Amino acid sequence: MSQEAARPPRAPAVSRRAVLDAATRLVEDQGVAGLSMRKLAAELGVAVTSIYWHVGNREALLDELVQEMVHGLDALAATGSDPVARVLSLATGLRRVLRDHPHLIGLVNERGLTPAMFLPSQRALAAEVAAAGLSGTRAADAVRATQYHVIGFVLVERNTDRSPEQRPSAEDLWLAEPAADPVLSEAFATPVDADRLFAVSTEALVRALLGKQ
Amino acid sequence: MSQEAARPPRAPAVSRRAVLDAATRLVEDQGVAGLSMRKLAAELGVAVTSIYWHVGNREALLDELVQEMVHGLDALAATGSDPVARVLSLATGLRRVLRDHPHLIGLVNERGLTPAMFLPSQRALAAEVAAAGLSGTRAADAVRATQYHVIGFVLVERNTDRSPEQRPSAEDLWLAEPAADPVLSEAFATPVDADRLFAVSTEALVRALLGKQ
DNA sequence: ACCTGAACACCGTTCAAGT
DNA sequence: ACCTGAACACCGTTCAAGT
Repeated sequence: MSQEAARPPRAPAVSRRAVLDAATRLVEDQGVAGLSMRKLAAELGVAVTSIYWHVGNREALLDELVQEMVHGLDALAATGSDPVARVLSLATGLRRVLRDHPHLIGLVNERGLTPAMFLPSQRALAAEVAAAGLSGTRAADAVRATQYHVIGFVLVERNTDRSPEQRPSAEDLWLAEPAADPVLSEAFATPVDADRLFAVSTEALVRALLGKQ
Repeated sequence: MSQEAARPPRAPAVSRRAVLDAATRLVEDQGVAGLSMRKLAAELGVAVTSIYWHVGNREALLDELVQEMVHGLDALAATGSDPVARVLSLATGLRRVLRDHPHLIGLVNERGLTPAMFLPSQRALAAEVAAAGLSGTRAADAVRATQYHVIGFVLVERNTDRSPEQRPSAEDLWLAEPAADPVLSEAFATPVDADRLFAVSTEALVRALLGKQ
């Protein structure tokens, strides 16, 4: 009663925005497993439970991070004159985007946002495939096959990157027991050049799907 | 002193084998994240610390599990008469093996065992590619491209499977905003038939890599 | 509206002590 | 040789209480 004057609202210790930014930094530095509510609180100089007031819980926080990352992705634009070159430019662009956000693929898939995330590139690919003269199921297959190929390639690549040392490397194994063709053994004893392999395999796939040469 | 007679060794409460078997069951049922040392101990009716005596720690336990799984994989054998068919049979077999052991890919990659795991299929593929007339870098590229394609496809597939619901499905998104070609929109509004997509894309890729038609 | 500490139910791991 | 409980340093989350 009486002197219940409107207290001036004290400046909040943290904001939802600050939590999201700190979380993004943690994920980029230490991966998703490195994001803990307690580390987050310590980083922000606040009690753990404050985080919960702003973002609900860890799962909701990750949901929000993924949404922001997906919306922050640059749109892909095809370049080149013929359909094969244009589809390849989209594939290369998609690979670059995925590689630039290494935590994203896993997070997106766990959250069931894959269709939403890949719809823009799907539309762009669909336009090029249609321009190449395909339609209906044939066109949808070509688009999806290209997407699966690119996304899958990056997943394999990423796993290979993150692997610690590769105890017996493929090189060692081929040198220990060579194939009949020594040239082939030597080729396998050379480490994978991911950029070249991506270019070779994607071009082969896309040409075949579009029925060019 | 004195009566220090050789105590008859009491039957151990658990064995290394029993720990490994229980751990395998836990991983198959609940995934890698579901494998906890305490659950394991509870399941075996023993103190947590006994587990440590037998297998060292969680990481070493997972190492051992992966080794066993990799060695337990069936060897792939090519079937069919022409090179394309034989390579495709290997690709299909590899996909089947990977799908049958859904936890394996991730575990293997984290442990740096990818080369060792995929060497057998790499050798089998190399033999077929050589029979098709390729050699050197060209042959190695064809083999690796096929492996990346298959492994990547399974990773994408697996992620799609594990996803909860896919909030706005690709079907919804295409129906909400159709493409210029209504037949194409309808094709995209149909859920992916993974078996067919794998067959179509892998055949296109392999034919192109082998230079057949 | 926003922050706090206490508490609960989980983790992996180490260690000294038992038999 | 094998098992034990106590202890430590971590988790995510809930809740009642403060201002």
